[in-house]
Amino acid sequence: MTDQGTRRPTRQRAALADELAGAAEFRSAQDIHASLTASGTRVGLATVYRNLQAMATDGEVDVIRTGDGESVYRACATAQHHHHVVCRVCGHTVEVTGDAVERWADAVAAEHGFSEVRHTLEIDGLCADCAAR
Amino acid sequence: MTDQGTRRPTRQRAALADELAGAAEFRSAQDIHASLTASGTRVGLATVYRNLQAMATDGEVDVIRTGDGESVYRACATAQHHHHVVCRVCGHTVEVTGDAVERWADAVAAEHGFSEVRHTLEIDGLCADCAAR
DNA sequence: TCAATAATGAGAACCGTTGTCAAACGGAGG
DNA sequence: CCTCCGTTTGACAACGGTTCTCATTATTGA
Repeated sequence: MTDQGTRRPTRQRAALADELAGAAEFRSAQDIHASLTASGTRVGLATVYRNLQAMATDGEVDVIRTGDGESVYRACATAQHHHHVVCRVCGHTVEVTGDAVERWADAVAAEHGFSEVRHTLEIDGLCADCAAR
Repeated sequence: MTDQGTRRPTRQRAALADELAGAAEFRSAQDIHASLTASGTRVGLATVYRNLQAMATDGEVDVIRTGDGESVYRACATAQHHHHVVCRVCGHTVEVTGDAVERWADAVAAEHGFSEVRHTLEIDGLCADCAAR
């Protein structure tokens, strides 16, 4: 399993984990900090950023960059490698896996002499609800 | 073909196009501005940003976001939809197309009720030269 | 309980990018 | 060729998300 290193449990980290557990969409650090503060939990913005990063490198949360360069976080359901389909309107997200794609990426890269290949793939569209207006 | 709208040809825009035509890797606006300045071409940074954006929306250049949220630009060889395999060390880039992936993305999204699907896919690794140190 | 050390918080600093607005420029008409 | 008008430019301020600083607070092992 993912190694948390020597991280100490703190009130702030717990609140952050709770907040993430309750949301199904990707949210920005600022957004999370705001709702934490709104719900009466005193936490510093820097702390939110720090913990979010730590959780991300430990694989506890997924991070993706929005079009305008903002990082958004989400507690992922599975620890295994997967991708996301995000609704452009409401943010509703579903996780998908596709071995075929992973293999294709590796193959096409290898074909051009590349090794140690990684990739990022994000899919977005209109979810059924939002498409129905 | 791509519509350039009512854009006027200017010395700055031409220099920018030249600079891009000469580079095979993705470069940041600041980087491009620096080398333009270094080579004696007086151009404002804001102008570089503005033109880069305009060229991007006109499909004249490709833009991707680096891991640290910086936008990097590159004159693309083909106007058609494609993806990139970028070397993490030297930035060497090759363009690849893969109908299978496009179809997979659309299919998996549709499967979950999504419509008007779009996607972003970037692949990175070590090119042959850099792998050989 | 105590000392050692990691985590926190408030605010400053950073840095890429965008906005502002007066001056310079390009082009169509005269 | 000259003028007028809308476009583009450039210097610099402003922005916004993220990171850094460092003194203070909390946690842990002894």
